[in-house]
Amino acid sequence: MSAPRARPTIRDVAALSGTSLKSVSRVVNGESGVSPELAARVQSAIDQLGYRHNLGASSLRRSGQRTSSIGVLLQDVSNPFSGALHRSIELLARERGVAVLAASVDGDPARERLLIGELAKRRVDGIIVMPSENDHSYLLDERRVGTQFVFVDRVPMFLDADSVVADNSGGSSVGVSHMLAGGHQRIAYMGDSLSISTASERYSGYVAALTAAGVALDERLIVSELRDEHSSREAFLALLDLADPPTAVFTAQNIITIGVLHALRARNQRSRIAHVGFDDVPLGDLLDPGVSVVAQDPVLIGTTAAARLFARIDGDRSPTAHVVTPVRLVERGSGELRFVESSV
Amino acid sequence: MSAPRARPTIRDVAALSGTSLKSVSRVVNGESGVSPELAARVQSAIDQLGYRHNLGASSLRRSGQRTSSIGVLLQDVSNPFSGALHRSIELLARERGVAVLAASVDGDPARERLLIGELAKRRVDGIIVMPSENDHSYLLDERRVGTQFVFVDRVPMFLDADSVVADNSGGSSVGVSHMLAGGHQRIAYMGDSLSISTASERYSGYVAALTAAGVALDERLIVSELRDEHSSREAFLALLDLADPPTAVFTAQNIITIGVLHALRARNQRSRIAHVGFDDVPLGDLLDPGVSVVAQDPVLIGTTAAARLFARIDGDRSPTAHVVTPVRLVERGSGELRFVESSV
DNA sequence: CTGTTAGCGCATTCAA
DNA sequence: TTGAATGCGCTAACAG
Repeated sequence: MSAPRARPTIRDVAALSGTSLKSVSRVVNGESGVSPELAARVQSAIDQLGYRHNLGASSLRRSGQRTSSIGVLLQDVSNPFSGALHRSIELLARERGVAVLAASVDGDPARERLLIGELAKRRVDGIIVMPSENDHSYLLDERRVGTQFVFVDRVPMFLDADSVVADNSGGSSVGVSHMLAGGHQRIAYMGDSLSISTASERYSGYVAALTAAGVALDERLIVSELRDEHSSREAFLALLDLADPPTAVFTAQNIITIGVLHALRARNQRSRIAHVGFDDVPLGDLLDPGVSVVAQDPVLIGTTAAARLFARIDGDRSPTAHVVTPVRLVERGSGELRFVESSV
Repeated sequence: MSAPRARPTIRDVAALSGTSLKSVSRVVNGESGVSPELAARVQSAIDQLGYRHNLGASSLRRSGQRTSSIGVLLQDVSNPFSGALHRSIELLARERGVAVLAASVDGDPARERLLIGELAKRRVDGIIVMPSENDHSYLLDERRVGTQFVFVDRVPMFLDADSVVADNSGGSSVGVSHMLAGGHQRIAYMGDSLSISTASERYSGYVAALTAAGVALDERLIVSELRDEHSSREAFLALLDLADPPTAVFTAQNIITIGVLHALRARNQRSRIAHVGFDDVPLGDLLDPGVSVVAQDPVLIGTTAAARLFARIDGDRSPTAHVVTPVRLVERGSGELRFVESSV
């Protein structure tokens, strides 16, 4: 195995093609004002040497110092929702030749700050963040210095920045109302920490639907602070053991939905207890009954956020926009199970 | 909204703390040989100015020119297998303060080359690639110049480089033998293009199992070149319409597995036709019957590949290693359906 | 249309 | 322990 040779530089290309640095630079950057013959000579030297434009050096010198890279901070790159979001952001980035630095925050505010720091050290042009932190004023310095931010899934706190979030309260309300219309009164709520804006909005949609229907809240049927599949499964098993268990359940997030599905299945109650989840679950249509959900549109969210970010990077200084994307109720069976006396 | 001020540089920090560039550089890089007092003064200036070390400029000047970033080329960042792989690579990268540039190749060889180019322009230290191209000799130039490569899921072609792939042929053989043991003889094979090394290995595992059991191949039950969920669904529906349809099916990849699940469900044959898939599917345990699979371990694959890559980046020049990771048969019901005369 | 000079932000080399 | 000069690979601003 041969020792790594030095990478050819723009100098080497200039020497081989018998011209100056600047002309090579012009060719590499596709600038006008180079004769076709020279351009061809330069190009052939580039091919011959296997020269690759060094974007790091380029952006260092270039005024404005764009790096043609952005950061994307997700909850977890392996979560389906995060993955779909990532994918749609990548699509727009690709069109612009922008690279995407992706990382998982895992619900940890300290990680979020640390990762923002890593991205700042790499001088990304902008960051799309699905936040965990509840105070984003720490981003003020980065913003002042020209880094653009767009928030997805959750709105920023103590920072005036663009955001793209689904219609959480409206969607939850629709999902819960759907089960109320099926005759259910005892509808459980299973969600994550209410300190997360998204979660609290979903909870308020639940409350609004019950209130509108004149159904009193039962604290025993409301569980929040769920963090994973396991805790959600255990918590719902406990609800099933109540003297007067719920006849329906609304799960406020996909991981929680999966936990509850396992609990229902373990107790063989999937076709007895109505269930609507917020956020789609993979293969939800193949289960029996199918899993009814209030589906977000991660592709729309990602596309909108990316478009917003690139507009900002391009100099758009219009007022902060908070986009709310629509959700839709997907009826697959579990949410359409009607209340029957015997199930009490 | 104030105009973006210039980012503070190491100069500004030096000026504010009343010292030289070099001392600030030492503090920023955690080098020894700075008096505690000076270090403290520098640190306070850094905090006050909101200074961020510029890794781009740093790696330009530094000998060796590491950028502390790697590229990861996946089939599709929103695919669960790719996501899990990405996640485990990120974990090791994080420990080293290395950023991950992720992108989707979508099975397109031209895209693969293009993305490799984008990564090269950004001078990543190494690249983990789940390839689509069938000829990797085009990477020779990049390698000669110091960029390290590790292949995952599929082995490199015409390039001597490390790889980490699952036991494709062995795993398929186990999955198919499992159904043979259940009395099945007419076992269909549904897979993607045989030009993909992974796919052809899985196919040969299928052939080996049938051969070992003395069962003749039936060309009509073998479908390859499947590219997505829809084509796989349609193709299997066609098999079900044969005069003598299969009594069992082996699906060689997760997307194909999902397509076949839809076909089986549409014909209400899920509890009649035995089914084993290669690669796990989300919620496979919640279906009825559960989906039996030969599961890969994406976390092990990702971790192994990342460890290998970082070792190479750190200078390991030991011979090329081709790691084969074990798979395991997960029995959930569909693969355990036995052959019964009446189903013919 | 082409080339020269200067310097982006930083780390290296060497001197104090 | 500290600091001054030099240049990484490239592009802006200017000349020719």
